[in-house]
Amino acid sequence: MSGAAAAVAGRPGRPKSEEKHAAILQAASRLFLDQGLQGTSMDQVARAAGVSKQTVYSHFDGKEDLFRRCIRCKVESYGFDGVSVPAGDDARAVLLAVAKRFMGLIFDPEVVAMHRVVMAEAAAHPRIAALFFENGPAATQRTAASVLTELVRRGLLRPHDTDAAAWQLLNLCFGSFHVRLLLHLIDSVPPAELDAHLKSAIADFVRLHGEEPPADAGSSDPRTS
Amino acid sequence: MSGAAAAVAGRPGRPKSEEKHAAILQAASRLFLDQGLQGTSMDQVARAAGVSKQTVYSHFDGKEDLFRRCIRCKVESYGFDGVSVPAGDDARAVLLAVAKRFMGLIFDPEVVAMHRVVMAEAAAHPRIAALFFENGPAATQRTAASVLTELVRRGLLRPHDTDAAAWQLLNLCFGSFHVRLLLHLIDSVPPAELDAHLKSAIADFVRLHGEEPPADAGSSDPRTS
DNA sequence: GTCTATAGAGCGATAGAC
DNA sequence: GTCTATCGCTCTATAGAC
Repeated sequence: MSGAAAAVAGRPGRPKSEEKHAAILQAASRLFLDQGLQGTSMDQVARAAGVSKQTVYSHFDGKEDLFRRCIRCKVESYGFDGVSVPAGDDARAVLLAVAKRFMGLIFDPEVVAMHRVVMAEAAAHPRIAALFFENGPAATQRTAASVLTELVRRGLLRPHDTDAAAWQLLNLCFGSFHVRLLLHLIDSVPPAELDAHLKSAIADFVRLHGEEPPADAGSSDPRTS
Repeated sequence: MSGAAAAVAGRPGRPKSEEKHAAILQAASRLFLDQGLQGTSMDQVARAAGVSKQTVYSHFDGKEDLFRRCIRCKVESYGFDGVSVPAGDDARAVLLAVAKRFMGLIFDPEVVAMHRVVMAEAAAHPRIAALFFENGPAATQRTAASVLTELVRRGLLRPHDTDAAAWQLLNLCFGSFHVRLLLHLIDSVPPAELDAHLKSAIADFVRLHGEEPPADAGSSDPRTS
């Protein structure tokens, strides 16, 4: 405990505070995501982190600095970038697996809360909004586009515009879930409901951009897979 | 409601408050939409409306009441409900006209700002969030669904689930514009860009739900533009 | 380095003069 | 009904004891 086990080597500055630094960051992140920037006071942060207010100010330059570092930390912790593309020659199966992973991230309560908070502070903190967009929605879109490119390589898809198709894929997967989550009308998406919707959305997407003409006779009950 | 209704001309006495009521509502709406609920003070509202703070409190029960009435007033002023369905037997043309009207509303800076503010306060004011959803996104979806129903009646479309297709249509029209507007990364959508995107989105939608069988499309590629 | 105590400013809401 | 002046309260940020 007293030892600076987590201290960075060659950093003689403060060998004692690393764990309090993390505690403050974690407590502040939760409070900011729950109550917003203006709805959270530094007293609350200090109390929730189990330290005094002055300790908070010794670790961070102020409320905005703390907020910015919280968002940056959270954004970088999520795995929006990079997703393993499953093998196989079934475009629907591959896209469904990828879509489930994407929506699992985007519909995660913490990510939804961050979306909400960043939007609320976007006018006052445009750099944070840009940071969130680049590492969040834009990173998701880039990853989706890379998945589509891989499926093109396998000869399973033929989209005219890969980037546009990636946005379209994500939007098709949103349904009415995202807006209702953002407005706090629902707290989570029922897995069965999400599953059914994603199957339908993926089927539509493949019908639009698939290489092969739809061979299935029964047009649409996707629960048969 | 004491003397508000008596503000009609021809009534002597003291019917002086109706225009100040409106001035407060208008000034507060603008401030709330620009800065959020917590970012706006009652002093700012009073100063912007050209009245004293006590006058604000004599017209409204408090800050939250003022906020609620601002949102309600704005929400009801927008024409999310009801849209005239153009005549004709071209599903693309009808849907494009309708989509332009929808996106013109949803992408309007004031509506985007309201979206942002309501999301930010959704946790603390769930009734406001529900009100906004019902008169905003849900009303838009219902109207879209009624348009689709009309097109089904004309034999131009055959969606399996009209409600789901309505959400899908709106999501297809969003592209990446909505999230970028909400995050303040762009202030408006270039009309030419929006036009091109909507044409593509509508074409895709009709390809998914159009009456014409996609199996016969082998001879004539439906991808025209 | 961390705590308690406090300064200085701004907030929502109210009281009393006219 | 409207204005000026003010009350408590909470906020961010800081100063001094250990």
